[in-house]
Amino acid sequence: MTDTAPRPTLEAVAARAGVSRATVSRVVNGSHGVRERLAERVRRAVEELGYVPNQAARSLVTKRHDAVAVIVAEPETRVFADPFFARQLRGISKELTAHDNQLVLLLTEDRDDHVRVGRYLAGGHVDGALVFSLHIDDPLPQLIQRAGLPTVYGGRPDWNGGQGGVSYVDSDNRGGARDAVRHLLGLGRARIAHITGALDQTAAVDRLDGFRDVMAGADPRLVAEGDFTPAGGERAMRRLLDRCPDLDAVFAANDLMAAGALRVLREHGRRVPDDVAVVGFDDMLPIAEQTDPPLTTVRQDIEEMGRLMTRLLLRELDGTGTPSEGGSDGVILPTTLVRRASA
Amino acid sequence: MTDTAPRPTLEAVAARAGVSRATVSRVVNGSHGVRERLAERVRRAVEELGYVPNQAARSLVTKRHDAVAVIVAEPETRVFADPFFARQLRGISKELTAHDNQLVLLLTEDRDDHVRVGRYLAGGHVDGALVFSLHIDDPLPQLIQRAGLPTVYGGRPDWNGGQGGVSYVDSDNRGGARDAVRHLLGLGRARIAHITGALDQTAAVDRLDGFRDVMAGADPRLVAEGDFTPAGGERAMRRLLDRCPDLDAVFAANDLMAAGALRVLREHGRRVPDDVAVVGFDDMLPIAEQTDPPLTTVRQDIEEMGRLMTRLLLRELDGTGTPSEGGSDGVILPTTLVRRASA
DNA sequence: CTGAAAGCGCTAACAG
DNA sequence: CTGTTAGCGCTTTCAG
Repeated sequence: MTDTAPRPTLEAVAARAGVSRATVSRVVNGSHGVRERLAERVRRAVEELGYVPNQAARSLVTKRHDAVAVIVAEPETRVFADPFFARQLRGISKELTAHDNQLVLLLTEDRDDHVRVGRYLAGGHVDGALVFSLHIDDPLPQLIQRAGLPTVYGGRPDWNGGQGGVSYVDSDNRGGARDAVRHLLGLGRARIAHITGALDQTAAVDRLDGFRDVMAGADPRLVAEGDFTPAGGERAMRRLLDRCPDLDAVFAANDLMAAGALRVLREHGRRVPDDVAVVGFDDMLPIAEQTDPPLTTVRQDIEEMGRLMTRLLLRELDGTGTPSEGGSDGVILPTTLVRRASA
Repeated sequence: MTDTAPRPTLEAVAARAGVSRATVSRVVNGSHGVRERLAERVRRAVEELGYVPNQAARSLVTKRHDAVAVIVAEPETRVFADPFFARQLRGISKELTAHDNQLVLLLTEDRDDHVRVGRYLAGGHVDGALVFSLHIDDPLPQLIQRAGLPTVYGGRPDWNGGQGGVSYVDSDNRGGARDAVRHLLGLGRARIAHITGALDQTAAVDRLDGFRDVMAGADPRLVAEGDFTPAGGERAMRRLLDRCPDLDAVFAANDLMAAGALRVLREHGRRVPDDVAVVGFDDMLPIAEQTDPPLTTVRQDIEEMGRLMTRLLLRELDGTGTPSEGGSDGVILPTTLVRRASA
């Protein structure tokens, strides 16, 4: 066992610098009002001893932990099939690091996990939480709200959180969808189909709404329900081809499904984009650039989403932000259409 | 601000149950030797008050944190382009959760981050560390070793850690590479090329060694250095085609590069697998299944790798394991060849 | 501006 | 088996 050499304490530093613990504490915490001479002496002692504050002791009195929980609720493997997750984490991590906060990762798969997570949050180990991939009717938000922990959601939740509303950050799914469909329209396509995502997620619903905004009154058979997986995309595409052989474009609610659609289209001898133009959503790089042809798709700035969520939460923790003073607490990030060969 | 109702303390529970704090502590920590009658009373009080132990206070005295740092050293975006990372995390998370430990995630991108991480580890916030994606000459291991923290590496490090060696978990990169090449040989291919990974990572070196084990004395021009990225794969494939137009198979050190190679091959009018058979490595699902044709590749059980690392570390923390008693502390996980259409 | 003193909530001897 | 008693290392009034 690697013996942890007993780390120096405040006491030790104080002794070495010839001052009191209080003074060392002040210097270490960057508090003003310590004569420069002394401060300097303390800093040197800290340096020489390699002193690092004991976070547990500090938390015990300050009740702050400088740690934030990141909760990813993903029963399915979707998160694990795409780099999304990693991107968001990276954004969060950067921002957290910049503010000297730690990232405690909580991955949940089933209801049991929810209970565990609820307990953890109630246990006051972290100052706040960042939550992702919620599905409609997920019990987690309730648990969190009960724990009374400041929280920011990634993706618009399906409930408004009552009183002050919930804070969240989301991409402009609806607007992005509109752009995608309009692009198809601009290409002269008329029979535009849509493969939806899993409709128990608001992102899927919003994208569908965007599609409808532009295609109001379109043939309802042009909409097929998918589930965000490639297989689901294939199935939906088959159904679509079956019902409307004359379709000339399809907008899939994500790239994974668009890739599946591409395969089915090829299988049926339809050329892309000549016969059928295809647009995806997400701009999931390893997929979108790798398909044949490469995918035209709607890009969202995932990393920025993570950063923004974090900034919002941190501000709330500082007491600086408006945690929930009337009005919506949602922030919507813009999307951009990325043109490649498929449409 | 959500007011955190002052959480009940041990003291409160003790009062309510009419016992001493020590007794409550014993019950809460599952220690034996408390008469069932009392224990029951304590449990009820805990329940009624919704008591949750204050981890900070506990850590302060036990010097345990029940938290493990997971460090991902990834200056490049590679990790973020594939689901690898998520898979490992999931394995780790599951195992950690099962043992009531928390996962503190530390993402690093540059040298500055290393310093920060070093300080964090030295700060004694976590009981151990799990480290990934090390590149040769990374300064991190030194910092960690200096912090004297029990650590398990993901992927064979390039140095042996001195005395007792380092504990690590890795896939059988060399064996997997051998299998891939033998498979190609079995297909009757003779001019087999290899696109290596970034040779500053042991995985790339080991895969190259595996290739050489089987193709000893092969034309050295059949080996082209890549870097694990699709673009690198394309470049390497072009070079290969240029130098050895007669090649009839290629083994790429990962699927991303294999996908790149596939594109170049198609571009040059070579049919896969008829003219050139292609094998990848990793079985990175969204890629391997999506390419045209789908990729034959070497699969590694990423999630299990994560679990195993965690188990190893936890055992070491329990004092149960042999942290470093002579001999190698590496565990190698088997790989399996997954046959698809490309070879 | 600096020091002394009082805990934060919990565990771990040590008595009883 | 159970209670008493010390602290763990740090921040924070409160005097000086």
